[in-house]
Amino acid sequence: MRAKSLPAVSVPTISEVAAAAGVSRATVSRAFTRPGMLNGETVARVLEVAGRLGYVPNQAARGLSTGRHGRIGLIVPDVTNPFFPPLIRAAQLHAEETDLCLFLGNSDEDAGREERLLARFAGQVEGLILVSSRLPDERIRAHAARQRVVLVNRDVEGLPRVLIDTAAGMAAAVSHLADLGHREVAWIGGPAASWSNSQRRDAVTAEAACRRLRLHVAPSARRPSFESGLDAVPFVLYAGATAVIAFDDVTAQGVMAGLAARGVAVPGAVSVVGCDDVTAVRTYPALTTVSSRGDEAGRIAVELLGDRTVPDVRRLLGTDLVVRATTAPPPVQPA
Amino acid sequence: MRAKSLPAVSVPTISEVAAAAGVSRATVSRAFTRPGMLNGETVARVLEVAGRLGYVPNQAARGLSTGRHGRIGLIVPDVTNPFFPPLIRAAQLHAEETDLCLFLGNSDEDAGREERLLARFAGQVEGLILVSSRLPDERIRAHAARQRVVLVNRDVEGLPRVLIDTAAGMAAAVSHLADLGHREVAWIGGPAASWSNSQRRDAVTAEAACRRLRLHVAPSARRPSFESGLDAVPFVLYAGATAVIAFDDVTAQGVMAGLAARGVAVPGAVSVVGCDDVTAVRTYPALTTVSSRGDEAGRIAVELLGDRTVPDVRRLLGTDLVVRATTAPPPVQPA
DNA sequence: CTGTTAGCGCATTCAC
DNA sequence: GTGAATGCGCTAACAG
Repeated sequence: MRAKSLPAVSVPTISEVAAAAGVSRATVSRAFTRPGMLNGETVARVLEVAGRLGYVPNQAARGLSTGRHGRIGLIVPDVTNPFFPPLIRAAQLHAEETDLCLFLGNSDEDAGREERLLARFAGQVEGLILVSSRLPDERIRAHAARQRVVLVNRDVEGLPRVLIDTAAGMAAAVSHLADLGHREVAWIGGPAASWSNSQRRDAVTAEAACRRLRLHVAPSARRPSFESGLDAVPFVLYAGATAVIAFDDVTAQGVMAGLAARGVAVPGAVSVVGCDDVTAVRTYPALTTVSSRGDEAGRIAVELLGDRTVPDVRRLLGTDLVVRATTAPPPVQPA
Repeated sequence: MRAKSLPAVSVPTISEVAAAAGVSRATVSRAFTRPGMLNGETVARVLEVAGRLGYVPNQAARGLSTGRHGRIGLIVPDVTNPFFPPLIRAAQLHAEETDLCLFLGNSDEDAGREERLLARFAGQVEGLILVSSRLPDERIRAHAARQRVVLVNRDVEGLPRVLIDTAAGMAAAVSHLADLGHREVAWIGGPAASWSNSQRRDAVTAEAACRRLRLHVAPSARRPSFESGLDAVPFVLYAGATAVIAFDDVTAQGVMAGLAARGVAVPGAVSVVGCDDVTAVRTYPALTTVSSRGDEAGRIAVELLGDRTVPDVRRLLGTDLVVRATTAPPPVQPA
């Protein structure tokens, strides 16, 4: 065969450039990879000819020879969940600075699909970033045994991972509500398989107990969404909670909309707290939330992927409570 | 050299599998690419050995030989703009179905950065999808001359492109407002270099003239954002507009927040219309907007990229007005 | 059905 | 400082 099945456009190879420039292929190669090794004039001439011909080194071929091609993969559960885009953006930007190309995978919150993406990327990438993976620990370990894997928001011992520690922020949120005088607080959780969810739930539960608040735990939804927040509103009202803490901002927005639709004032009658600070400034009233630093996590993950010297790091990113306009004292101050 | 600079993990090659299975390398290759060509038992045995060794075909090498590697690139101005994630998600999902791997690029609304991404992807991909490109036509043409390019929301003659025709929806929005009795309408635009923006602006202008509405055009912002909507509110109020049409939903959200902060009721005092329908259902009141079908555009773009037979298609995706709760008659009905 | 041979485009030893 | 030869891992002709 040889012929590209469907040559989009004739792409010159190193040989053609060499011929046109009157040098050997090795010289062309060096002009690109180690110009210092060549006569300045030669380099200039080769580069000129290459530019004129529109020559671009074939990364695949180069990679075959060097063993590195600079491609990495990033898999997220759902690109359309506003938590991920800032992380993706930061990862892509930093990848570019490091001369890396970034494959994006969307698992759609589905473990099977995540496995398939992993399989597709295998042998295509030098490393993989798994964000909020829905896979069981053993599967993650299995994949990590075959290739460099960095985890985000997933705490598997022995693997490099960057964790956004929302526990502190969530605890602060509970504390903030307690200070405001709330005694009845509702918790609207996220996906059960999520590390973030269990971490947040535990923090909220612990702090609530500590501050002697009554915590009403809403039945957990399969995936965090505006709808799951909306659906939880009857539960909140029925429970008589004067404040609700939601798994994330999107869920919190749903709660706010549901409350507004029923004429329940926020924060007059019910206070609302979100998490992630991705959509919070855009709501009205502006949502009190927990900062989340997804962008930082994305950047660090790419960094970690490149640094093979550290096999097992556990980077914890702290978070803070960002008080805005959806939290206030409850309607009737308890004794 | 040969040795991978930093062997993540020893990856077996086709030769090792062949040796272990007691067959030739070609047989191993066939077991993966054209199993029907081989004896069933042989295939089973090879696959078994391969699986045990953890063999994964090296795509780079395969691509070098076949001339196709199945990598495509997708460049967007800003992943964090909620219009793009659904498009990206659909593109990724469809790419996966077609056995393609998708590189993601984020130009950050910057032409220079977009050029750099293009350069990086060159020679790495079989085709490129440029979404809402910020590049001048001639640059796009130049790139299209070197590799297969599909455009989304950019109308360059001679290139395959899929366009979300929001003009119809925007015109319908103006008409809807006119029917409601509005006479003074404000338009808050988006980025000047954007095809979508000029298209929407023209549609709004034309329909406003047709329905004899006074159109107040706000000074255009560099990029569409919550802030640009927020900032436009004084202009809207000063102009005495009873309705505003924003470039997109995010901008509209900013307008709604700015209005709410000033105690101006929506839609009681001022009606608001957005565009894209990406964040609109999540607002309160739910935003009247123009549907946008970004997901469809993403899927079609990947399709078009694969179908090299059609060099110049112009797929127009229609849009509709989605009336929700932010539009109502103006406070005082004009004569 | 399966093994043999050759070459994809490039980076890299060696020689010169 | 530069050219010739070799092999990266794989697939596709061509035999058998």
